[in-house]
Amino acid sequence: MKLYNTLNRKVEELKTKEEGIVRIYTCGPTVYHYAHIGNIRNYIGHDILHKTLKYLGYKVIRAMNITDVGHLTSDSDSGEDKMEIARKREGKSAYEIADFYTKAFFDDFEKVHCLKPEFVSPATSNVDFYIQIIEKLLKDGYAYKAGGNIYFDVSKIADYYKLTNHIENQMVVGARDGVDFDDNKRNQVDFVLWFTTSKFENHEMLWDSPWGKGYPGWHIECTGISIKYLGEYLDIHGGGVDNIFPHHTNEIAQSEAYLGHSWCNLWFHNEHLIDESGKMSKSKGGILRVTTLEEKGYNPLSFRFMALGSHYRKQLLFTYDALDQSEATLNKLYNKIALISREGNIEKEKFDFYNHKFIEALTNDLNTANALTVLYELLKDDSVNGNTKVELIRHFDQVFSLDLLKEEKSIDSELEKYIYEKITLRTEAKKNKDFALADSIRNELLEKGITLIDTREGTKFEVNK
RNA sequence: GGGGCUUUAGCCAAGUGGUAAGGCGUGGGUCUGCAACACCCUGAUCACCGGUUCAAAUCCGGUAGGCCCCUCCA
Repeated sequence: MKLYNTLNRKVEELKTKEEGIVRIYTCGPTVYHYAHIGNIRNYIGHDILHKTLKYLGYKVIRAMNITDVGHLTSDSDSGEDKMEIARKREGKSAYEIADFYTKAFFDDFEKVHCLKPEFVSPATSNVDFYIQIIEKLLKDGYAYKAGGNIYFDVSKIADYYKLTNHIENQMVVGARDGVDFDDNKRNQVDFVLWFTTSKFENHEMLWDSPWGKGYPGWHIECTGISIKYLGEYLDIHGGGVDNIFPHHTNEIAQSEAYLGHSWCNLWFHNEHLIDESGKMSKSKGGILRVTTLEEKGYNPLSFRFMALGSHYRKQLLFTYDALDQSEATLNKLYNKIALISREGNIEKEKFDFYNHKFIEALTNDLNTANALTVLYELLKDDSVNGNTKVELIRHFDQVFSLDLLKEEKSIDSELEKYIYEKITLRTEAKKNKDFALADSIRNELLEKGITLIDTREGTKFEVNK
């Protein structure tokens, strides 16, 4: 399995700490609002990674956080907390908000057939452990207390910028609006591990700590959850490219300082989905969800298909034109697959040949576009019998997860019998040139969600979603 | 100001030194009671300029455009 590693900017062979087991950490959603389709694209990328590794026979153990503690817009005393903003906006408690959007997230997540990681943990459920980590960092001199907060001292880490190649003295403090100079910091690149006594009125989420009532900084949760569920060594850690700095950079610093050894070998980053105005973002408003697409009449899997047609490390421009095209292509694919006649014994050599090509595409840094091309080649290949094709498609779909064999969804035998009776009646009507009757039968079935397809070998049917 | 990614036909997109996969769409055709489906045919000297090489979309340098990051973000 070859994957691009942000640490050295090369595609390299995946090496796992433990033979046959891959431990993956996925940076999860922030649940102060809905996840947009750009967020979801990122999770589709992780899902393909997860399923490809499983397909190759690895045991995959994956963990993901749910960020239900609001991140501040700034490390200094100004700035607002996202969770608090949502609270005010919606008049609910912070916990209710987190709960609501967590459910909405997984709703969308599952609509595009993403597999839930083995461990999903809300940031707020591990605060004791973060405190434990921070205490050790303080004790070992990696952290300091100032102005009521606990900061991580970046100068203690020799290769702090190894993930980004940033040059410290060329960096701009407050490059972004709402980020201010914080004079509690020894160095402006230091980051907060723990905030004490809320700066905001009625801050709801507070925990006791040795430094007073407060709440964790936003980098510590991933370190804590990862170590808690996946242990001291991580094989792959991933997220969106925007997390490379500062989030992942800070995670490496605090994790390795805490553990006393190197932590994660491979950093996996997904590029953004963009629209005509640039990166999709929650703060811009007008959040486009998978559910929104569904309400507009799209199959959510068309969005997944669109993501698979591109590469996870390439920006993808979202337009409704592109989505329409994806949906049309996917429907064509469904049709072609539905028309495969179930004949012959599985031909092992052919199976292995195509399976090998499929694996070759995916193990080459998850080249899903080429993996799809293998599927097209297979469909066109007349030398492969129907059952072999179907068996291969069933295998491919373990990774694609596009419901490629949706007609195999069991329909009860009574319904099947009924459909065949209707087809026989219609064939008879067509023979007698009673096309009005034939059409009415076709429409009757269509209303029940059954589409008839006339082929040279006779009439077949398909159960619509 | 600094760091990084990116630019292939109308659209999506593969390609990592040997002479441009695949898909969608378009146009034409086969099939068909009709429709849909399916099937066949149909398109680019790879942003631009220069260099290295017998050979470059692929390597090097430069120019231009797009995007991300520099403590909210997938």
